[in-house]
Parts: sequence; C-alpha cells; structure tokens
Amino acid sequence: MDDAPARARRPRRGSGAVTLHDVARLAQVAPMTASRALNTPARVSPEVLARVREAVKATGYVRNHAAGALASTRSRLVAAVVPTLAGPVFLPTIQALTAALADHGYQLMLGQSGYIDSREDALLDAIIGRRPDGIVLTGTVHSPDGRQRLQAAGIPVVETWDLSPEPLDMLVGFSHEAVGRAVAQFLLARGRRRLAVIAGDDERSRRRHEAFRAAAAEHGLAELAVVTVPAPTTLRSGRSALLELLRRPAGVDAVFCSSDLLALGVLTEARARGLDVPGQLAVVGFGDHEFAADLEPALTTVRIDGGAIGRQAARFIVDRAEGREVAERVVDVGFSIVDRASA
Amino acid sequence: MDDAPARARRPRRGSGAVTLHDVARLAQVAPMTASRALNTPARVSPEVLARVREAVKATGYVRNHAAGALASTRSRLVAAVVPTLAGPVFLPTIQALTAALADHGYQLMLGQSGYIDSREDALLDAIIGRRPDGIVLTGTVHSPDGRQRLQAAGIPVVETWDLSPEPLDMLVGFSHEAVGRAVAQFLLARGRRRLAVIAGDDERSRRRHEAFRAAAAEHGLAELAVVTVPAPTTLRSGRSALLELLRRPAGVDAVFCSSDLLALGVLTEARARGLDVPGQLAVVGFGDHEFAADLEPALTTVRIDGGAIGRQAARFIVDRAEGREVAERVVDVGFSIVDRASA
DNA sequence: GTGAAAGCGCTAACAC
DNA sequence: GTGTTAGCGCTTTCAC
Repeated sequence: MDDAPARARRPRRGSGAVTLHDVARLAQVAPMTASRALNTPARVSPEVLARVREAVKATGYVRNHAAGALASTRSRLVAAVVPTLAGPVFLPTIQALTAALADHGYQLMLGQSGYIDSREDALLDAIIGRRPDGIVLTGTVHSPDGRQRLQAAGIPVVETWDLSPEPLDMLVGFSHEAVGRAVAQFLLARGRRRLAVIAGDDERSRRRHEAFRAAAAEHGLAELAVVTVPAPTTLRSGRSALLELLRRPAGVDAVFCSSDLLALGVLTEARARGLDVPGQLAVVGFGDHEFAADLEPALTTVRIDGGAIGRQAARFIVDRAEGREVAERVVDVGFSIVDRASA
Repeated sequence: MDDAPARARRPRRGSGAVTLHDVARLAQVAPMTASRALNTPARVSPEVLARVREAVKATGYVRNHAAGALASTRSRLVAAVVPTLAGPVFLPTIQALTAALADHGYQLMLGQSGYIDSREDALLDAIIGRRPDGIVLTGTVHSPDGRQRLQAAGIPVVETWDLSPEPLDMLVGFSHEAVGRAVAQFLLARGRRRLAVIAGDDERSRRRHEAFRAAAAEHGLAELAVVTVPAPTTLRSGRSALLELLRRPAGVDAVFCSSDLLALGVLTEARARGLDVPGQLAVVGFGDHEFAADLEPALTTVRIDGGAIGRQAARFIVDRAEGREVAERVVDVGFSIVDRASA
C-alpha cells in the first residue's frame, strides 16, 4: 500500500537497507520526529522516544551517516595525515586521537602522505573531498598549493609535533630547537666534549641537531660529528652510523640519536665492539619509546607525550566542530629528558 | 540572473563551497556532463572535457564525496579494525592496506576495537553507519551480535591474520597451528629438549603455542614451560618472563616468544644474566619485525608478510566494490622460519 | 513537542 | 555524446 506500485515504474535504487523512514513508519511518527529521537532525545516525549527506540531495534536500523553529513554539512569524520606509519613515532598520537574522537562519535580517516609531494596533494584532495570536520597533520604540508587548498576548504586544521611560527590554524607540539639545546646542555654538564649526532634526514630532526650544534658551539665546541640516515630510522642505520662515527679520527664520547630505535642500534653495535656505554660513550635517544626503560643499559632519552598530543588535537577539532571557539590555538606540550643509565 | 532571488526567500544552507553545478555552469554544460567528465572522461568529447577541466581549475572545485556516496551507494571508504595500534604487529598490514586502497581512490577509516566487547559493538555500528565499501578485520569480531550485524549490513568483509574455519566472508591469513608445529620441529631438530613458550594472552598466540605443545608431545616431550604475558606484548614482559622461566627447576634450553619484542626482552635479560644465546638458550621470535635481523645475536623468527596481507585485503575489497566476483575467497599467505643466529 | 516541505550535492536511469 | 528527471536518506527551516 506504500511504494510497491512506484517500484514497478522505476527500478529500485538505493541500498535497500532500512531507512529512518521505515523506522518512523513503524513507530507511527514523522521521519523528522524519529530523527530527533535519535539525535536530541531530550526534545521528544518519552512515549515517542520509546516507540522509536523499539522500532530501531525491531528493524535493525543503522543510521546512514553519509546522508546525514550531506544534509547537515557535518561529517563527524576527522582526517589524520602521517608521513608514514612505518616509524613508531606517531603511533601513540594516532592511537590516542582515534580513541578520543571515538568517544565523541567521530571516526578517523587515515592518510599516508609518503615523501612525494605530488602524492601529498592528491591525498589532500581526496581528504577534502570527504568534507571531514577536521584535519590533523603530523608532519608538515610542504607544497604552497596544498597549504592554500587546505585554507580554502575552511576545514579546521591541527598541526602537531611541532611549534611552527606560522600555524595554518591550530597547533599542538613542542619546540625541536629547545630539545636540541637541552640535550646539548645535558651532555655538556656531564663532561662530554666530543659530541655527535645521528639524525634522520627529516626537517624536524635537522632542526633539533642544528640547535644542538649551536648550543655546543656556545660552549666552545667547534666540531660536531654528524651522520645523517634516511627516514624512517631503523636499528640497522643506528648500527652502521655508529660504525661510521667510530672511524672518525677525533673520536666520540656522546651521541644524540634522533629516535630510540636508532639509539638501540647504537647500543647494539657498541656492545658488539666491546664499547662501554655509558663509560666510553653516552647515548641519548628521542621519543621515550615503550622499550627504552628496559634496555640494557636503560636508555636516556627525550620523552614526548604523543598521547597528549593526540588528545589535545581531538579536543581542538571537536570543540570547533561543536561550534565552540577555541581561545588558545597553540599548545606546547613540552618534553623532558629521562635520565637513565645510558648517559 | 539564476538563483539570487530564490536566495532571498530562504536563507542559504549548505557549505557555501563550489559545487559541480557551478563548474557545469562555467563550462556551459549540464551538471551530469560535468560529472561524467570527472568520473568517466572517456565518455565525453575532448572539447567538453577540456572546458570542464578548466572550469574545475578556475573554481578550485573539490568533489563532495558524501553526496556522491549517497547517490551512488558507493562510499569509496574502507574501514579497518585493529584490536589496538599499540603492538607493531598490524602496522605493515595497515600501511600496505592504506597505500593500496589510495591507489584505487579509496580511503581508509581506522577503528580500534580495544579489548572490550561492548566497545567493539559500538565501533561496528559507527562503521556500518558510514556505509563503507568494505571492512577489513585484523583480529576477530567476538560477539555473535556483532557478527550478525556485519552480515546483515551486506558489506564485504575481509578477516585477516588468521585462517578461521568459518570465515564471515573473505579471508587472508595463515595457520597459527602450522606455525606452532613448525617452530617445535625446528627446535627439536636442533636438539633442544627443554622447550618453553612465552605467549601473549590473545587467542592466536594461544593457538600457536597449543600446536607447539602438541608437536612437542608427539616427540615425547611431556613438559612444556609456559609463561603467559598480557597483550600487547612488550620488551619488559619478555625480560620478566625469562626470569620466571629461569626459576623453574627443570631448566630451559629454548624459548618460543609470541612476538619479536618479547624475544628482544629475552635476549636483553639473557645478556644481563650472562646467559649465552644460542649456546645455553635458543630464542625464536614471531613477526620478523624490521629490527630482528640486526639484533645481537640476530633473531631467528617466524616471518609473516604483513604487507602482503594488506595488499591482498585491498584487492579483495576493490574487486568486490567494482563488481568483480572474487573466485577464491580464502588466501593463505603462509609463513617461513628465518633461521638466524639466536637459535 | 511534532510535522510538512524543501533541499544538501551528486549520480542512475532514461531519453534524445 | 549530452541533457532531463528523479531521487539517494537525511536534516534544516518554519509552521503549528
């Protein structure tokens, strides 16, 4: 008695799934009322609410978010872009972000920008096309065109893991320069003089070791041994980097590695060559990866609270999406040097 | 001269962004033609194609996938569910999956099911609500209700990292039982007799070590020392598990760990106590994590090609989404024991 | 508190 | 090859 005759005229499209209309009909209310019962239960009478809920159960209805997103221009989808998932660095952030968003009914879309700029732009377009309620960037958008498109899209953006001077929009991170300086001072204070750096060839670790170098120079140390390894960093490159360092005639008594994995490589290679850590060589990592505390010797490293970054990013996005203007758009989560046995 | 007067009557809704209509108007074609120019360029005349492309550039148009999804009932969104991102086990799979899907214009949605069943069901609903073109499960859906809803939704499902006897739909994995047997035989063939297992307390590693135990029993070994550690496994729990093993009076000359991280913990603790590996203790890991080859001693482990699992899962989903029926719904990617120094 | 009407931006189906 | 029409399933707006 409903749309059966209409169906004869036109072939059925759509998914064939239960719709809100079906629920509404069963509950004997208007579709709009059913919608309200699900979204703002407080604005609906208890009896109607009960009937609708029953109908939902009876039909096995699951809302179609795509339709809702189209009508309301709120997708409750948040995109996260990482350079790559390979390094473990961003994992805690992504994990916390996913969880925090889920708590508010938001879902995470993941994109890997890789190291090719053209892919990054394509990814950005794919993301914007989905009209997410927010975009979380771990890593930077390189192309000016990409940055421009992001701004034009009017989607809230959170940049993370950095404290760039000109944020696109919102920002949660820490100062890589401050890390570099702090580690240099830490090592200097312990009497180390022949400093070295093993750094991934990415922008941020470059900035850390530049600051490290500058701080060392201020203390009268001219020479800094630097080995650059390709990102993402691995245990293997840590091993071979130490080998390279040891070949240098000047010698080395402290290494600052741009990741804990690299540091583990250094530890491994040092042991293989009978080099005493920290006696002959102090080793400092970066990230305070879960395994750092339990290494032999326990790894001195720079602790970054990746989870906090993810949670703050989620807060930023959700606040914006719910229409709350965020007062402070930049959050510095800081860092700390965890002083363990290796240095 | 177009809809300006209409706008006066009703307040403007929508996002205010450039729509396909705007592009079509500028290119002087019907919206449908503009749509075709973007989706099936081959079915449009070269001149029209050029005009549309120009209009896209001029306006900075980015398609609204949500609208497209609603109209076409194809979201080009694929959901992936992992128990947690914490362990590094599924990373290569997720990474390969994300990349392979992106190559075909699909985007990944990530969900963490955690270890709570109610959260899993909520997650499933959130996912189904987005009407993804496919769902990739790493780990199992536990609740019968959840499995039921998944099937009812009619969304292609790929279960991974396992070879369950009753797949929901499609499957790509390997046999955990076969792994357990193979490792037991490997160790037995090398003359090890006092076998031990350090296993995460998840379903699969339980099945690996059950098979391991059975194979050992077949060879006349009655006793098997087992230490169970909470998932996700860590280096620390590897260290303390070895400690516990060493306390047993029977002694141990070989350990099969349910992850490489656990094995690294065992290696670390063994060294701290002056225990020779592989002389006094053979150590076998699981996963062939990137660092395994470069440990000291290099870790003998079970290699699983996580990337291949991800790529095959992507192939399954994309094939289905494009309407190609997949002939073989189950793919066994197998495994291999990488024979290195630690055993 | 509830309902009717009018789209959100796109594409399937059918003509021409 | 191109255009017209009619929705996809939901929510906004406005009236009651």
